[in-house]
Amino acid sequence: MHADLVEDGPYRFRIEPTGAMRVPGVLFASRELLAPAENAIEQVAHVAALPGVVEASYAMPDVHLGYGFPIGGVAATDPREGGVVSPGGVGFDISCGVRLLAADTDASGLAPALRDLMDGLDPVIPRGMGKGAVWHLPGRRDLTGILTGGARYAVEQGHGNERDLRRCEDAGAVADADPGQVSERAVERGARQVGSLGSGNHFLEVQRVAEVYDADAAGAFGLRPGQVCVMIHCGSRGLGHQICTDHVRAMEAAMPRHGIEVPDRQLACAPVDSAEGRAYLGAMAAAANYGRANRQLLTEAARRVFRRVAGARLDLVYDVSHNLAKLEEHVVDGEPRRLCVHRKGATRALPPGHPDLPPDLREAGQPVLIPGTMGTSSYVLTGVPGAPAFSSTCHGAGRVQSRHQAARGVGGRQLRAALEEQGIAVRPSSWRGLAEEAPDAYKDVSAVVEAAEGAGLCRKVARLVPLGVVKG
DNA sequence: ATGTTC
Repeated sequence: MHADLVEDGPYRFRIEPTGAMRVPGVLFASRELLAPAENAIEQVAHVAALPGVVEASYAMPDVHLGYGFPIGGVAATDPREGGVVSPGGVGFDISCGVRLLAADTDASGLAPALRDLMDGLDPVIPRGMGKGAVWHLPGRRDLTGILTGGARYAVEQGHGNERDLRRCEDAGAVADADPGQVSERAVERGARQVGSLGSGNHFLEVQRVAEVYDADAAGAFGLRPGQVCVMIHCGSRGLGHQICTDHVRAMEAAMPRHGIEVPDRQLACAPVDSAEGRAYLGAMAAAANYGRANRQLLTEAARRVFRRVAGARLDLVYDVSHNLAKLEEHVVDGEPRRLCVHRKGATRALPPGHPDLPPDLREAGQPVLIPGTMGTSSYVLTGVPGAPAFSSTCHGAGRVQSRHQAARGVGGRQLRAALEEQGIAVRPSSWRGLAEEAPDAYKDVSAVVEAAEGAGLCRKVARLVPLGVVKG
């Protein structure tokens, strides 16, 4: 256990400010969940040193080592006090996130068609490193609609419906995207990948609602026990990666000019109200829209297969990002302030009654979608009133082994056989990629969710189990 | 996460 960590409540630890830290560190977790994340705890303290940071540098129960910021980190800065935005606080996969679709059929009814369904999804869900996409776009002009319009643009082009957009964070498009801040190289990489899962922990899973903890909230979300669901986990692909690379470089060069020093060069940042800060936020918003359009197009690909093979419909439950910085209003020390909230491997979790929720979700709160490790449960949570960390919670299981370590363990073929033995159909894109996602490489997602709920960050609504996984 | 080290 980290020497400077003090237990401060249920599932709550604190690091008192020392050295360059401007605020404390606050970690929501059990000792067991923090034990494999020693190096990430150091990163929580580093983030607390950022100019303009307010309240605390927070860590969610799935915290682990990331680029500069920990994955599972939440930090807000006040632009009026020189607060910065840092690409490392969002991550390379800008707006990586999850969407959940609910089918109008139960698992028992779908069982005879499951194999055909998986075989139908296999060839139409592009995935793996660099390979294939639902849309192919020649270049910048064609990408502009996606970069500014996100899922809304995809729907306008005939890929989805208006109801989908009401069930997306920000109604499917982040405002203030600036395609002019997206480099030619980022556009080139992005143009070939619109509508693709990518690799790593990204997937499309066919799931069954195994358990409902809150029937009222589940009902509002359109979920019931036994129901079939589809969960899509993907991000902004090479476009987001290139944008992060470009803007980290620009901010590194500009930091001396802004008189900013940080404990780790991976925390490269610039004031929100500076040319570099605005440039990054404009490009980041464009990548966020790309990520949402990506998930919208994969939704349509899945819908076509479900209709054809099973005669089933898929309705959007919600689409939410796990990697984003947003300008939001929060009350700090009794004062409403406009803050730049970084969530990296963390989920916004709006409480019941929040004005940004669509009317049909307002009573229940925002659906929070938590993908589990391959072959294990995923969760649907919801926000709670008065939650700490700027209404944020966990985002997934959280790695404990590097990809390299994981690949030295169980082989991909062996892993697939074990999952098929459990009745889970697996359609991988590579054996190596599958091995890197072995469940042993992750924390127990149920323990993460228990800690998040126990710390008062969110409430459990439902647990989903996999029937079949299309693996990135 | 990522044309898995421009």
